[in-house]
Amino acid sequence: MANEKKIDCVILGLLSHEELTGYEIKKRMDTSLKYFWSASYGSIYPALNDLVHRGLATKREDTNSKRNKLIYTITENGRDYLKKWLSLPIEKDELRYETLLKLFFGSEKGEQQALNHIETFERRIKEELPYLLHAKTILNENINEDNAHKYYLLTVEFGIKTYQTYLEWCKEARKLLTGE
Amino acid sequence: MANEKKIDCVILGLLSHEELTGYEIKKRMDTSLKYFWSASYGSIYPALNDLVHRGLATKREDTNSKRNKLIYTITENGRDYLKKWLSLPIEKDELRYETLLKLFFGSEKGEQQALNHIETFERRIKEELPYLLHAKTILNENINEDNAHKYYLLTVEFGIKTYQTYLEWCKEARKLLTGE
DNA sequence: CTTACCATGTAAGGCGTTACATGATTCA
DNA sequence: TGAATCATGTAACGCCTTACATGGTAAG
Repeated sequence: MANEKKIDCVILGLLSHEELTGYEIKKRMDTSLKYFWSASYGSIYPALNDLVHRGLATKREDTNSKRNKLIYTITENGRDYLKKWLSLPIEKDELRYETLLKLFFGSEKGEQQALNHIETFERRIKEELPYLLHAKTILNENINEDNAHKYYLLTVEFGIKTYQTYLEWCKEARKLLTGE
Repeated sequence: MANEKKIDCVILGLLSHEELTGYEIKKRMDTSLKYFWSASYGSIYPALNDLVHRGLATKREDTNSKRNKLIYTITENGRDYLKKWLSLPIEKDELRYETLLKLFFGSEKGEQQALNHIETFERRIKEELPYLLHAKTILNENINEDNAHKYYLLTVEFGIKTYQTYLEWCKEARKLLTGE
């Protein structure tokens, strides 16, 4: 019963709120979750079929839509499975910061190269931050409408705080490199 | 020439400062690099042999030691390869925060579960932070001895700042959950 | 003398991405 | 009518971890 695959848990987590198609699941990943998790179609669609085979979700065709939509619904077993996973202690948080890796070895190529990488990093963070701030506003406006909003806000707040810290670090890093 | 494997680049990066054995490389990963990168023996040893076959490193036995050490040295080609990789734009920084994933879906199990996960997260960060602070002290003391220290400091500073922010977030998160 | 650590490696398997393949629908 | 987006999936392949396998040395 152990060894829960993360992709299964993410999908069940999303399905625990609402019925979704594979395509919609991917969209949720690319917007709400992308700050701390990601997945591709190549892992989502096979996982969905697998969940159905294991009785953790059901699949049905959407008869209302003109499109060939396949709508997935979580089952009671699926909900139990999700809850069990949520109760297990967190194993590990994994980071793979290519930016920090290149900076760590930065002395080999020198200051200008490092400054370039910091700038790229800064630009990307500055591009993303507004979306997080917007999400915070929206969630605060509807915080009492849905109990889940409180939990979403937790992760958004995490993103905002860390992103702001990243931006501060960028300034300091530049100082340190150019000789404060 | 493209598609540089990260494991090769990390190893070459470490070898660019000093000759190392596979075992020592693993140790560097588990101390200096573990805050933003990781690798296992199962990827390190095969990668080392591969680097030798490609002429990016050389291997020799350590005759001074009583142990069966195999010492790896970066070649000029290896150094060029590393420099080239360092010059390429950063593709992506990847995070997989199991903690945030479980919090995002936290409403399914409720407040107490979420608080537990936050506490575990906080404890781990508090355990790690002293090592980063210590590293900063050491690096600042010897900042002029080695040009590379400045670059190491950059990444240590990143770690310290983000870890401190994580701890602040933990407080806020608790408030938000227990109803500030 | 035994525990902890040094030291190197392989094999199996898991997990995931990328690229491909296909086609419908909506909107300008 | 053409581009963008909706929508589902597979196949090949890459990369990595886990677990296994083996043995030497240092220190108490």
